[in-house]
Amino acid sequence: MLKLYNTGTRRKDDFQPLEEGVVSIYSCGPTVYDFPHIGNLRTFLFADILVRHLKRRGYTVHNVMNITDVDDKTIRGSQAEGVSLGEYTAKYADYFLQDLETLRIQPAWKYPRATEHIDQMLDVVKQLIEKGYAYETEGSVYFDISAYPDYGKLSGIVPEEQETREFGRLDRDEYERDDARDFVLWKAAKPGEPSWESPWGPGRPGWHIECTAMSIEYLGETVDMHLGGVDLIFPHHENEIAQSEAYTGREFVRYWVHPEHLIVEGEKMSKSKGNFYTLRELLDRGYDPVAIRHLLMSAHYRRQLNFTLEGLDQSQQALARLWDFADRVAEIPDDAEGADLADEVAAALAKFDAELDDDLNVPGAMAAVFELMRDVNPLLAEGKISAAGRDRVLAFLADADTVLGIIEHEKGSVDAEIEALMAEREQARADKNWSRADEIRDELLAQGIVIEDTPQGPRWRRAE
RNA sequence: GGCGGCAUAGCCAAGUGGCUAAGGCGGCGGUCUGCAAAACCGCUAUUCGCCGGUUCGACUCCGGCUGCCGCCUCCA
Repeated sequence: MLKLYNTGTRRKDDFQPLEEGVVSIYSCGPTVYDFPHIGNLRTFLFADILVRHLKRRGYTVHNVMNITDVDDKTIRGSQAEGVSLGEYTAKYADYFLQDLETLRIQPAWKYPRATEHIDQMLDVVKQLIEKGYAYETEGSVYFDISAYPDYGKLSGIVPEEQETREFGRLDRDEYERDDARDFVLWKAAKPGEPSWESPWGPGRPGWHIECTAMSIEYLGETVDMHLGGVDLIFPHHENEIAQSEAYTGREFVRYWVHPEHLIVEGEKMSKSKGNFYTLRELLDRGYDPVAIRHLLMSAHYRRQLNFTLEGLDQSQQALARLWDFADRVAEIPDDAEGADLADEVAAALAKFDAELDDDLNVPGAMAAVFELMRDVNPLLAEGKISAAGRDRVLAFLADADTVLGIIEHEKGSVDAEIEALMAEREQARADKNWSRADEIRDELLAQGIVIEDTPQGPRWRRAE
């Protein structure tokens, strides 16, 4: 049984889907106006882990992630580049999906775009007006917070008009609202902006309405889980609840799940501080995408994660050891005799499952894998593991990796020339011709191949 | 000003009202090796920001303090 921290109840709740065996998940996706940064990617990676865990538990998962392709930033960006909004957002949506693939994030069930669901949004807005929850002013439509008494139930934030005015953070002059706290459902077009026809004249959707419309369109009026970074709790998710529940009269989301942000070198990531990383930049610096995945999942999702370059090196090292372990286990021959490792693997599996079921404790689950490695290693070093034990360990690693996605790796192969050099070196060693053996080793190293002599013969691996 | 979170070894990071405070990286020592490398083994927090309180017992609960961070601006 999965226990999941629910922002809606502020505690860990047992998870039970509405429909037996099927889990519906809506994740707030990116606004496609730039390359995703690693902070964005952490959130999306968490969604991936959650979905993978549910699938491994036997659920059918319908996970939808929206792509916001119309807002101030996308409009500004497309105008700056002198291309159409559609052309501009298509490009960044592609970059986004590529980055997900690079990080081994499994594709969502659907990636709906806001601009492809204008009609559904207009329907919601129209009905909200009919039901008395929204009003039109000068071509824009606003949600009337005073008509929805539950406003603030998710975040605990109910803005006082007095306060917001004092802080001057709500721009009252930009649009005419009855109350500064009311939020926009439909924005009247400004000159030169992309717009769609509506009963209130040309305009474009407000930010929050797309999630309501698309969540209901693909997942129904009530969804099991709704994900998004903590910054979205207020106002985005609060507004989604208000407009959705006012529209349907039903509970919108059963479990609200909010991954924390990451910080970089102990500080908030920002372009001015120069600690703003994208996946591409890190790859250009030579880091392995799997190491980045590992680092991004190395802290519990509800804790801020401190992303550092040193941490990336640490992840790279940890993975190298894990991969080497998996390779050495796989090399155990079929006729090997010894331990079958049934108890060790069972213990690891039990811990792995328990940790993930406890609010997706990925660091704990990874520890289970490393603990098994420590149990198995001494036997492995002495060649005391049976073929059955080998298969059991490999099966566990493969099973664990359906959630973690960090163990599978390319072993690669070497060409005939290198094979020949290795054979020649073995002969030299047999002849105790150490200088020739070392010469060959240096030669191979120059080609990026590290030779390791083991009791079972020489092994090779690629140098970092 | 309002709401919320976090402070655990050199670094990253789990965790619990009392049984040895996970795991990773790094470091040190050792085994193996022709020498290496890798691997393996051992050691590496008598202590969990500080001060009080509750309790038979707190790192774990409560209060205060200090520090850091987030939201209250269409930021994941």
